[in-house]
Amino acid sequence: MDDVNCSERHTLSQCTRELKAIQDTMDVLNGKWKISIISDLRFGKKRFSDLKREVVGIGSKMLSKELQELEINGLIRRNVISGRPVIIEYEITDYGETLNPIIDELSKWGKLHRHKILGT
Amino acid sequence: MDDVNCSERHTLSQCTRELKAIQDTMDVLNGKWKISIISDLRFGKKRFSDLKREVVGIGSKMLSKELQELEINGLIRRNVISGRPVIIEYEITDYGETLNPIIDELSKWGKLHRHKILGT
DNA sequence: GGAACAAGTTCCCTTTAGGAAACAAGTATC
DNA sequence: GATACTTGTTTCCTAAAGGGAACTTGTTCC
Repeated sequence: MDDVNCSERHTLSQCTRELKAIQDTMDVLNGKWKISIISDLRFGKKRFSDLKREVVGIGSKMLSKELQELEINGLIRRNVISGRPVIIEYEITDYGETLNPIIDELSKWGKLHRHKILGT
Repeated sequence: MDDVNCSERHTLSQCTRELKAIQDTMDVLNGKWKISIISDLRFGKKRFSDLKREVVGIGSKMLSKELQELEINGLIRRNVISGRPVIIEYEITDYGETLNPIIDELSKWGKLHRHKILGT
């Protein structure tokens, strides 16, 4: 990928396939809280109330909704641990772990950006 | 980062700093079209009409707005090339290039996800 | 002079996202 | 039996995002 141009050395279909892939990822991760939730779950299994405390600012409705969508996409797993006060734990699936490189890069860039804006 | 937990081996402030960095990145990249526009610009300099054609589905208003926001954040540059029919070219800045690792990972994952959903 | 293109801008409207608060079901505790 | 806790769900509402079409300004082409 040197100095190529979308309309020259790449066919348009190659180019749009690239954009489509990126768009697919963004669709899966859409919503204000999904990435925060996944990032938080990378630190370990969490219960609903843990997440609600740690993902600062989220409300029950949004947390519930985002968790459902993440589960549908196979990124997290909802474990019902039957006991006296049935405990529910959320954890990242192996598939969800494949997002790690993205999240690491997002985190890295966020720190870089902060330095650029605040520091010289 | 083995089996640590946000509320145990990491301080809460470490944990939220991580989440904050990620959130900062997402804020800069928010909007339906920003990543598509940057990705398209990675293939070379583009004019307004090029982008409008290649970023399938975007309208003038949104393209204009997203380009402005990207420029404000220093990710792209707007070059006015004075000539008979003044040409305006958009290109990624060096700072914008620092997003490449993120975009590459987003693209990779999108393709992986497509295979997972369609293939076995 | 009329049509066309480039690069937007403006106006108006619809859709979606998101938040607050109340409610619910099951259990446990006092 | 009343209260509280957990894990949500439901309802209602507002703000923000996004889209479409028309308009603009300057230029060139016929």
